[in-house]
Amino acid sequence: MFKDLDPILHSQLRLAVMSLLIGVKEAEFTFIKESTNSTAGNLSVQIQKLKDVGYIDVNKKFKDNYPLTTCKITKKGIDAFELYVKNLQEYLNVK
Amino acid sequence: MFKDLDPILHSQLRLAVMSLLIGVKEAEFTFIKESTNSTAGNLSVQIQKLKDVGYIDVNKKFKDNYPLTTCKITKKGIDAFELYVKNLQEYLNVK
DNA sequence: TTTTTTTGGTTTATATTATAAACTACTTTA
DNA sequence: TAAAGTAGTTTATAATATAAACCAAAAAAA
Repeated sequence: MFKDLDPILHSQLRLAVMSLLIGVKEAEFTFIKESTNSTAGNLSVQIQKLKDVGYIDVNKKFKDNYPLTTCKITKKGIDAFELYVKNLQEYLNVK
Repeated sequence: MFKDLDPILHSQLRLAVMSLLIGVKEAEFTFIKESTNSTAGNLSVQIQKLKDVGYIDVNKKFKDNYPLTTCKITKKGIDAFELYVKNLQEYLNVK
């Protein structure tokens, strides 16, 4: 009845990051940080985890002398997110 | 933008328990255990937590010589569940 | 009738996860 | 050139989840 929920996605911050990224082509670290109201440390860790499992691609470069980290959701990430949402629905339907 | 998710409800097993209870008048420990595919130990702990915050009422009695634990969602629990679902929607809407 | 198994759980030790604090490295401004 | 700001990462700790071990009583088996 209750399907297992992907533990990588069942985390408030990582889910928010994925939710953001699914709507845009890519997003900068600072933008994600502000949008999700997270600390840089926490976000750094969670972005690393999403990258490790291949749900996002992370690009690091320099812009105007400053480091700039941008994130982009992958096909695998989109699929995982959609499955997570589908499975979660079972838990939410108030009968 | 992203509202905080109630950490008591943002846990797979506790959410499953609440999801079950919201649809019925009350449910027995064993039934919940089987429905959620959880171990007794884990379920015992999570039920205690839901009780501690007042989301469910727990009744312990004896039936046919055996201990029988039944759980029932409270008004507070229903409200919390509904708010959780509402807040979670923001994270799930694929734009 | 005494041992073994089953029922219905709880407690506790450990593994996992989340988070904040401390740190790194470099840039800009005063 | 010292202080403050930007853009992060690393690491130590707190919180959480989970499984394993345990408990008490009843029932079944030997």
